[in-house]
Amino acid sequence: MTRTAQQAAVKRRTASKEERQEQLIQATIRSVASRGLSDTTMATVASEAGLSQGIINLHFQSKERLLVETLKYIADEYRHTWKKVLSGAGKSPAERLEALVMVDFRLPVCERNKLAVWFAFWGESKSRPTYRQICAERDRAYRKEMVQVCRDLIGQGKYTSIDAETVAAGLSAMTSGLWLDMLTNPRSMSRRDSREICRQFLATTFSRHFSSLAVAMDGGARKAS
Amino acid sequence: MTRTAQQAAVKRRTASKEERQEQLIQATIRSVASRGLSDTTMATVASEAGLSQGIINLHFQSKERLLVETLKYIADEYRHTWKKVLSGAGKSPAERLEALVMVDFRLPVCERNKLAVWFAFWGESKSRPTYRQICAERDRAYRKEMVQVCRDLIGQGKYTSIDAETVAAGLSAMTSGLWLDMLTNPRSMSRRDSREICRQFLATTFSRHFSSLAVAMDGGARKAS
DNA sequence: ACACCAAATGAATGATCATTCATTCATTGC
DNA sequence: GCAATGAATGAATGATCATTCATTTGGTGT
Repeated sequence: MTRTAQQAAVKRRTASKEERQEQLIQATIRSVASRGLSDTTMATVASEAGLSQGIINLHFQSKERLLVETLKYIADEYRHTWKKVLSGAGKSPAERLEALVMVDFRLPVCERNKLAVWFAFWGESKSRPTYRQICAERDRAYRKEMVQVCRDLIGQGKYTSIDAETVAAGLSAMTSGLWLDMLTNPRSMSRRDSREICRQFLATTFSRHFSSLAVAMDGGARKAS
Repeated sequence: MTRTAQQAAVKRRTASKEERQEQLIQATIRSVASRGLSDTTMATVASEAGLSQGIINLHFQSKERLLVETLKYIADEYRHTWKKVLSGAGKSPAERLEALVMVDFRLPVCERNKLAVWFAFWGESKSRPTYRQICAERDRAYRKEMVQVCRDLIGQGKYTSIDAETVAAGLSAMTSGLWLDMLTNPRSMSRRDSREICRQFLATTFSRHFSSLAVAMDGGARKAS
């Protein structure tokens, strides 16, 4: 529940404004994940946070602002995670590309609750320019980095008949799609499976940089754990 | 709007029960696409259909049933489309695989309104077993077919170090991810682009069956049309 | 023409929800 | 200790919404 860790500091009025806002955002993530966006109310969020009815309007003025801040929160978390991972990765394009892709399957980025929140907002994004913009911004930055790394790798490995834009688009589409599988069918798609599927893509596309000897998946239908 | 086509037959009380139900489902798709699931009300759907308030309860008993029937409707459309395409496709595994993949980027399956509806339901699926089950069923059948076709192709082409389950999982994840791009950023991802990205995947994975000479994408940033 | 009936209507109802705000409460500076 | 401050509460309010049902409407069979 993650709550115990905060509980002490958060107890009553000792929490700073920012701590309280983060507490409410975490409660929103839990509520959206467990009830869906359309059954998430001010009451469910407040109760999830262990606070009172009026608290959200006090800190966020409106429900809509709370939701937008929640989306920004997970978008920022995503951005910070891949930037940090990338800065800690090696110098070779291959290492950097693999690190960048694997970010999508690490905690806390791909906790199932977070996936549920992403999809909840994507599901409303066609009719909500604000949501769409935040999502688009996240993608733009990530994609730009990935295209650059792919370009380096293609140059280094002299891969012909491969275009960096196309590979990056395909790869990042694949990771989003694997998120969907993990969300809707967690029994048949794990983070480990997802990583393996992406590695296979890398091995096939950049055969001189990635070995396909990686731990083979256990083939047939996986049993429910 | 699609409405003009039906308008004549649908005018007042001449429509059969099934026609009226389909009319309401179409109205639901439009409402969910243009307002999102959380702003779709009985009133918006009825008004979109040009009918009165009470009409939905008359035909579907409840809002929840209307939504479930709407999801089943697009899931059925999807299933029927790929089955029909597959039955019209050639006999070679390569032809069949390409046909199967390209289904995802054909109308009416990938109209933007339909994509919005899929994502709206996926967004709620973690908290709604009914939705999740309908979606899982759709995937299961499609994936099973794709795995079989991949298996045939791998056998025929003697591709080593490729596993049918892995390729199928990656490929179908990629198509879902491209749907997301088309939904959230239609300016930078078209159906044509998507097809090209998938063909590139096929060409790289099954190099002895798919040529990568296909129309190259025009590289850099595409302008908004 | 007439009567009958199912389809459709839309006003009424009650439930749910976001938001407000007067009050309570804990902390901080003196 | 004692205000003063502002964070937090929760009951009250008004708006929105799904659902109901008495009434109307139009098509069908006679």
